[in-house]
Amino acid sequence: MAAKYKSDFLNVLEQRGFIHQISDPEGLDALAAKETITAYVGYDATATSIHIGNLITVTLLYWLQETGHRPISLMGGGTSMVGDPSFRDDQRKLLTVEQIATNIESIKKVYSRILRYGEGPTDAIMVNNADWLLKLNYVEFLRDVGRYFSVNRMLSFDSVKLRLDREQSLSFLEFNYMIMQGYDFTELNRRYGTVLQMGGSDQWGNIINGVELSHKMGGPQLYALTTPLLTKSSGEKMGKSASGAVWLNGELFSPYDFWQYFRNTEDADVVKWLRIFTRLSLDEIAKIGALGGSEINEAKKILATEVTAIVHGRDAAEQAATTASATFEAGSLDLSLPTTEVWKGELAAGIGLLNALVQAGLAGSNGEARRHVQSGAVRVNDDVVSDDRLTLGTAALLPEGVIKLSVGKKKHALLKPV
RNA sequence: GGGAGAGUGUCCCGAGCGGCAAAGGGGGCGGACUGUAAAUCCGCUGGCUACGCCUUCGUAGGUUCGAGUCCUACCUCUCCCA
Repeated sequence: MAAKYKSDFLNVLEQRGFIHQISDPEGLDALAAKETITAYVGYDATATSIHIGNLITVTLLYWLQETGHRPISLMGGGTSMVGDPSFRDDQRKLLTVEQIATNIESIKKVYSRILRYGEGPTDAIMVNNADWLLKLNYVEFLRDVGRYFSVNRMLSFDSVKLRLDREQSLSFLEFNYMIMQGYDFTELNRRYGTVLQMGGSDQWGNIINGVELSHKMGGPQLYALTTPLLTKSSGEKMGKSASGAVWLNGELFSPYDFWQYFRNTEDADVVKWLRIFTRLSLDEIAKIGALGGSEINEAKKILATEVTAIVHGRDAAEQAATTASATFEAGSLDLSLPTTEVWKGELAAGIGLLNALVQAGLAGSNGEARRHVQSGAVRVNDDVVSDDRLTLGTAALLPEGVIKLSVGKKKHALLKPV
């Protein structure tokens, strides 16, 4: 592939499909080719984990580091007190300081798996914008920073258009979010010489605000880079699964489910995802992508295993692959399927099938479980059952000492007496 | 402060003469077909100890045999006037 840029950094991003917009491509390219730059991505602390959408930008930081630059992962401890209104049609719930702190602790773990933190020139650093935002003095801040923001212009951003068009309230609190994010950028420049902020395409307006603020305050030239919004070829947004968001935290979303999520990638997206989410070389990806027809399933397995390895570790990835292979291909029992423990006395007395399905997390309520049974989706030990009043007793135990429950072709769980 | 409108099934959009568990979409889930894909077709999409019972239409009261629907107050939002 012909190199479009002078810097390794931008070339890698370009070739792997990470670039949506860059504020000044030539300027940034020249800088990155010449010296070690510091760039950052900001992350919300509104949940206990980050999700797949965030994984792209963490990967962005990974490639930044790989190509000889210094990444900063910014925790939004201060901005999460306000809540980003971008492209949202309602106000976020306000979080308490404690919740935010807990979330940050939980989120941190994921990053250290992907980025190399330390003190060296290209070691990643983690910062929390609460460190400077919470100390700000209101009037002082308005005079120093607020004066450079035009309300007319802020109202023209696409990110708030949704709210304004729907005639829904955009509180002053939220309106300040973009000012704070803009200020973050200049503050990170002052503290660490950060010259580049990256993020999803929805962050473009917010990032540009920082670039402009730096100008107006007489600061250095800053740059913005955004990644495309991830959508599946069929048009859906990526990152949602049956059970909600695809979290990177294994307690919220198991490695097995994570692997399955990527295993079920649509054909048309396989190569795109390989480039963005894995670290395989472009040559390897080209080879894998040449697989056609049902062989593309092999490509999906590689994709699933590689991404799972990055997020959950190689062992967990191999385990998930093995479990999947046994369950789906060999049709055999694999004891690493998600397992729910039941008290053996309870089993001896007999557990209702519907109840068991709910306990195993395969149905949200008895009613839903009943409907699944009635539509012929439920199997016990791989045999379809049609009686929703069936009772499971010790007789249903397989030689391995568990009962296998399935809803549909893809959802399996084990019931294990203890 | 004055005036006009809006809030519906806790995923979203959106109908709703006083008899409503509430039309119709989207999304999601399940089935068929496949390759754990897409597209297509079919079914399901409040809860329960289930021929019955319970909880739902911004909140709290009221009228009525009966209220999402009528009345009152309140909350939130939007627009116009001051």
